[in-house]
Amino acid sequence: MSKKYWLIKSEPEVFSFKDLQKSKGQTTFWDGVRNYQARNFLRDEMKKDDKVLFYHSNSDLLAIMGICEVVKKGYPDHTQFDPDNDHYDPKADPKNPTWIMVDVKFVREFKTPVTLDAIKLNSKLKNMRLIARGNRLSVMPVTKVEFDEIEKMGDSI
DNA sequence: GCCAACGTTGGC
DNA sequence: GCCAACGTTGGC
Repeated sequence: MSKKYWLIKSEPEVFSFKDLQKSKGQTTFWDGVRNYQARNFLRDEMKKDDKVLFYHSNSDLLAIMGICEVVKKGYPDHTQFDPDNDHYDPKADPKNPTWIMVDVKFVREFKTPVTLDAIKLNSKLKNMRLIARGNRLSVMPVTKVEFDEIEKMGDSI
């Protein structure tokens, strides 16, 4: 099974890349995904050791901040069953959970965040789903070529 | 199964 | 705060 590459979005006001770095074991469970397409990626395709780009959305700095990795593959997102949680889903069935999460671990922060503008300007990245029209997926696949290019951009000063 | 209404995402 | 894009819901 070959390794896959991903991009996940987070609003830094809610959970930033720094928050991940400061988390216990630099690891967190990626809860709250409530979109079926994204859920399918989490459930069916994300595997341990897959590499993940961490993108800040809805913020002053729209950029990929660094890299993390999957340390636990998809398992039920417990927040779907918690009425006090913002992501509570009254229709979710504990015997057949609708929503899935993975655990991700901080790997490293880029020297230079790779901004949305820089991505749009790089012709090698023109097919990224991140910049596709109307894209709203919070979890999306990235090709190895795109991942390597982003990494190169992030490591340049 | 269609589609209008509504809610959410996320860049600007 | 605005609004375009898109997903979901629910009446029919």
